Amino acid sequence: MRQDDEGPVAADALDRVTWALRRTESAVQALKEQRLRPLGMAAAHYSLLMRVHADPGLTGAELARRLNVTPQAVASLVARLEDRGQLERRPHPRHRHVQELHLTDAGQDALRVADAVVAEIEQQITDKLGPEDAARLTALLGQAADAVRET
Amino acid sequence: MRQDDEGPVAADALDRVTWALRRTESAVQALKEQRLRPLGMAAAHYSLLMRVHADPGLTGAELARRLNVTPQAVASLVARLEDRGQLERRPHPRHRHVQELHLTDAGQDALRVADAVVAEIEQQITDKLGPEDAARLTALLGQAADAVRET
DNA sequence: TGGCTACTGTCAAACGTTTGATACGTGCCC
DNA sequence: GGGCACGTATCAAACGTTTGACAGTAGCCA
Repeated sequence: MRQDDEGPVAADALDRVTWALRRTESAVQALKEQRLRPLGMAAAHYSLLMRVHADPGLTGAELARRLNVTPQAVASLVARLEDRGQLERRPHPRHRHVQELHLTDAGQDALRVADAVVAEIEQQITDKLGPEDAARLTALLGQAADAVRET
Repeated sequence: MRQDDEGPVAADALDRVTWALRRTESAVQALKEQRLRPLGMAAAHYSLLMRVHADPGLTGAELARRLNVTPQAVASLVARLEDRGQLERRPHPRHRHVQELHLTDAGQDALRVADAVVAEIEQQITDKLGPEDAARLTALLGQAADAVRET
């Protein structure tokens, strides 16, 4: 009988899906940061602006949930983006002290420029994999995310 | 002629591979943190221990490069793990003030317990996708990482 | 041998995020 | 209508990381 039955610290742990996921995401994020920095925009800013662009009128708390960060982190980013004139906080029609988030025209412009950079990275991956494998990768990632959330 | 020719902020930006990658990685990391916390170990600690387990004798700087973090972050984690008696810093045979990193027996045990949790999450994903799709996902992630690094 | 270069490790400070706690406004149920 | 629960927003403090700068050591070449 082997004595590692309880778990030999899996020698193939570095071949796992979760490990590959971590490495790839890390590489993509690093490249994104690197190319976004010259434009004066952090990756977190881009993600937030894109989210607000997709769902205008979001509240800070709701935005925090969708980005998987805390409301305080969102508030910090929003304050900065508002100072730059890229984001706007409007009073909510029903709730008085709730603020709706909307992109300004300047925010739209900044997002368009930043998105070109991200789209280029996306293209880089799509070129390497081909259209069908890229679509398959996206689908598989979606299934993996579902598997994790179904806990 | 449409005026968005320069880029309409891609309405399908949320269907991108990079976006799916971000969401999935975030979900996996969140679950990992959640299940590792009761064991008194952060995800960053697990990653570091697993790396040292795979390549014993690594230096802090080399470890930092492989984990995509700064040497200072590694030094901070190493100090804590050393205090817990899970990690050991031995003098490098050739370079005098260079420290080699090795797991202690206690470190091995802690890693084994933590790895069981991570392996369970891996299994959760593999069960959902099936063996062949899981392998395909890993392969596609590897190709995507290569595409990004080939810049 | 002397000096240059590259790599490693550590210190100090700034930044961003999380954690914890508090106050305000709304909607629901008794 | 009064009271309770939920969601939102904000403040203060602790934590972890990055950025920037510095000292020590080994390898290389003139």
